[in-house]
This record gives sequence, C-alpha cells and structure tokens, in this order.
Amino acid sequence: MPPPLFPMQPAERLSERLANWLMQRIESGEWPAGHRLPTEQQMSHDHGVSRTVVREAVSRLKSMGRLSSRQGSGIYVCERPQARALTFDPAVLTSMAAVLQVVEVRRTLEGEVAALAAQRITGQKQARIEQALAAIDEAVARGHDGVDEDLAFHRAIAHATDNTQFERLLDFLEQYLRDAIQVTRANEAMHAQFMRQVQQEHLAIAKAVGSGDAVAARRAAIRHMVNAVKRIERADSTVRAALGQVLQQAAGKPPSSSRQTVST
Amino acid sequence: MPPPLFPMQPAERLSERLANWLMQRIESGEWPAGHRLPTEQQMSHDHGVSRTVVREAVSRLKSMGRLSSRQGSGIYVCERPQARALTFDPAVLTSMAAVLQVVEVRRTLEGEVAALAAQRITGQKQARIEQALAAIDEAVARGHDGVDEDLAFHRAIAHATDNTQFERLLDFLEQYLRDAIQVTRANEAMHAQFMRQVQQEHLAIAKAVGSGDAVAARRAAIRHMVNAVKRIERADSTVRAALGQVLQQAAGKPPSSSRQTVST
DNA sequence: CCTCGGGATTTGTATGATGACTCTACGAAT
DNA sequence: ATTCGTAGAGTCATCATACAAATCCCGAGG
Repeated sequence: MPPPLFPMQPAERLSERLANWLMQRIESGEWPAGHRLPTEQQMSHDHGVSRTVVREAVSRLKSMGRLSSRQGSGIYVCERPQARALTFDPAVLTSMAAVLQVVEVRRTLEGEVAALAAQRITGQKQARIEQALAAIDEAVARGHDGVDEDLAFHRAIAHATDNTQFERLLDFLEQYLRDAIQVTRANEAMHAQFMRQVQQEHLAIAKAVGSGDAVAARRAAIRHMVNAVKRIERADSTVRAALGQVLQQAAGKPPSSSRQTVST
Repeated sequence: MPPPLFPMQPAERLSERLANWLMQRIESGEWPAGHRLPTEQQMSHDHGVSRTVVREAVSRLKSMGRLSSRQGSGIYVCERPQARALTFDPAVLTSMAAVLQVVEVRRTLEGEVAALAAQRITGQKQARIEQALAAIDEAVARGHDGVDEDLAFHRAIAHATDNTQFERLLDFLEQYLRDAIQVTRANEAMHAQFMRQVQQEHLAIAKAVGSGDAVAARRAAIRHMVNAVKRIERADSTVRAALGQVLQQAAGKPPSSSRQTVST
C-alpha cells in the first residue's frame, strides 16, 4: 500500500527526542567541540531509555557529522561541525512564483559569472564552451530536448571563472529549475522559434566570453536570463497548468527518464 | 583523552556498508519512490547481519530524508528526496584564496540584491534597514565588533528584495565569511579608519536603496564589496597569518564568544 | 625515563522478547 | 450493497542481555 499523502504526525520517537536533546547540548555550547559524551550506558540510565534508543539517537547525529564515536573510547562532539548546508524550502518546487524567485537568483549570478569568465578565459576553456554549445545542437538534432546539454553549457562558463564556488552554486540551483525548464520547452508551438532564439543568445554569450569582453558578456547573459523569464511567463495557461502539476508531483524519479523538448 | 587529530579510518562499520548498499538501490532507481523495502527481519537475514545493524542503517537514511518508516507498516522510499543540499568544500575554510572566492560570490550577489531591493523598497523595510544601520554604531559604541550587526544589515537589504532565496543564500555564505571578517576587523591599526569608511559605505547603500535608485544601489553595494576585498588584501602579513591560523583551526566554537574588532 | 601487558571500560554486534501500530479480511448492522 | 467493527497476522519501536572488538588506564619491569 502506498504511504499516505498526508500522514498523521506519528508521536515523536524516543530516539528522535533524545537526538534533539543531544543536539541542544551541542548547539548551546554546553558540550564544546571535542567533549566526550557520557557513555551509552550512562545516558540510557539518565534518560530512562534502552541503549538501543541511545544508539539510534547518536547514530543520527553521527550521520549529520556532529558526533563521532570510537569503539572502546567513547562518543565525541565533532571538531569542525561542517557548515550548515543550504537548502531551499521544498515549497520552492511547488509554486510558479517560487520558481521565478529561483530564476531571479540565477539571473543575478549568470551576468557576473559571464563577465568574470570573459576576464579569465583561456583557449582551453573557450574550447570547452564551444564544445558544449555544439552539444546542444547535436542533442536537439537527435531528438532530445537538450536540457542537460544546455545546463552543461552554463556550467562550462561558470568553470571558466576559475572560481569553483560558482560552479557548485549553479549546479545547486539547477535541481530546482530543471523541471521548469523542461516543461517550458515542451511547449511545442513555440518550439522551433524558441530553439533558434535560445541558441542565438547562447552564441552571443559564448562569443563575448571568448573575446574577453566582460561588459558584453554580462549584457548577453542578462539578456538571456530576462528572455528566459519571458519565455516562462509567456507560456500559455495550459503549459503553466502543466508546470504546476509537474512541480507538485515532482518526485524522486529515476535520473534516467525519456525527455521531450527544449530550452533555458 | 582527546580524540586523535588524524584518527585511523576504522574499518567501515557494518551499518555503514548496509546504508550504502541501500542508498545505491534507491539512487539506481531499482527501488523507486514509494517502494516498500523488505522487512527488517528479511534484510537482516539476507545480509547476514543482526537487526540492530539493519535498524541503524535505515535510521541513517531516514535522517537523510531518503527513507521513512511507519510502525506496523514498513519502510518506504521517500517520495520527494529533498534536493541535494549545497555545501562548500571544507577546504574553503582553510585557505585565503578560497575565502576570496567566496567573497567574490558574495560580491556578485550583493550588487544585484541592492538593486532589486531599491526597486521593491517599502517604508517598513526601509525602517528595518536604518534600524540595522544604527545597531552597528550602537554595538561598536558598546565595544563590540559589530560583525553580527553588520551581517544583519546586509540581511535586511536582502529581505527587502521580497525574494526569500536571497536571504537564505547570503545567510549561507555568512558562515564561511564570519571568521575572515572578524580577523580582518581585528587589525587594530586600521580600526578607526576602517569603521568610518565602512559605515559610510553602508550609509550610501541604505540611502540609494531607500530612494529607490537601483543603479546607485548596485554601484554602492559593489563599491562596498570591492573595498572589502581591498581591506582583506591590504591587511598586513601578520594579520593574514593570523587569519590563516584562525581559518585552519576554525572549529565548532560555542556561538557565544568574546569578539574583537571591525568590518565588512 | 620508556616499553610492554593485562585488566577495566566502552562501543559494535547479535539475539530474543514484548508492546504499539498497521493492514487485511471477514462478518454484522444499517 | 454499503458501512462499520473487530479479530488476527504482520511489522516497526523499544527493551534487556550477552558477547566481541577496540581502546584506555596503570603498574611492572627494563
């Protein structure tokens, strides 16, 4: 039987409560980095739960990188609690407005990324960009939608900035935009025209970056993004409805899935 | 005894191996979203381990949001594997060059954020920005370094964009920059001059945003960021060395710690 | 001072039992 | 025919106990 869509919140498990309690000790600084926790036995006694519960709670914090245990020694608070990770509210995936917010973030990045790439371009990176550009045409010619290749093109530009963080950041944003892009491209009526325009915009970016013209690169990238938003917004209501639906049920689909149509 | 600095990798625990095995089933699509896993007993039998191990492995994936178990029913693959989180390589915290990379990312954002804020400013948001500005002076007057207040100022501007994602993104970047900012400010020789200049730059941003002048806001923000980089780079070698050290041992220190000096 | 053991401590794993919860099926009442 | 209640089997959550493996502590001996 399928899991319920709106499951009643099951009573908080003991291990969960204990994990939260432990987390609080760590966050409050009461247990500083390197501090050794009481033994499992001690904690199970203190909180009146079994060792199983203690172990599950600790296990959770271990997988979060906050605790680390060593057999025969004890359980310790990690030295370098890895920085809090960035995640967007899942709601970002379920509403049109939120998708546009993410697009906006991306827009601000792409412009500067293109400018920086233009300033730091080299022959090798330029070749990679052009190769990515060609890959889009190839994919489309083969009947694919070219979404992956499109994103790879933008990643290639980010790579040219010599700043790994840009690549990682854009890669992160992609996962929120991929579905939106695919559905937008699926608007067959606009397909042919879209592809021409999109590829033309891509070409402009690549050219500006390749010639080292930062100003032109920024302008081309921003224009590309602005037009992308227009394409999303101009998509007629049927497509928007489809987008809404897809976003809502956008679920963990196997990475490989037949895809349909076109562009950023 | 303190945990060793370079602990030998303990042989991979059974629960860890099983967790990886399970994860692979999920990632490969062999177990699609909503699929029910074999029972704990079945899995413990299949893999020749105890139920304890199975439970710990499942517990890990549960805390990662990939599995969800319902008492009396079974263990299921989650529908919407929450998007991959963004984290920068921990090395980002340990090298001067990497810190500058993050600063560069922030720079590209702040400019556009300021421009958008100017376009969407309201009285209420403007008040909040000015309040944050005043808080910096207050903190400095009280002998604090004002780093928290400084960051709050920038967050207030991000808030004015009406785009939550910007706020979250800057908030995320902060944790990589906080240490760098603090050490830079600790350069006492430059302290007085720094503070004046920094606060003047802040004022320029606030003013431009408040008046709705997007172009001026962008320019002011970019200028602020460029100068911030200069301040970091101009810091004499002793400070840079100190920064390197702090970054290297930057560990999970209790959030509350006496702080020292200066500015973004 | 250092090295080497051995016992005590602590986490990792195994096993069995019990309670709580869920699902299915069957049958009674409407 | 549909709805509802209930019994029963299946499953996870928790408990208790035991042993294995790794580590720590401390003292004997050099």
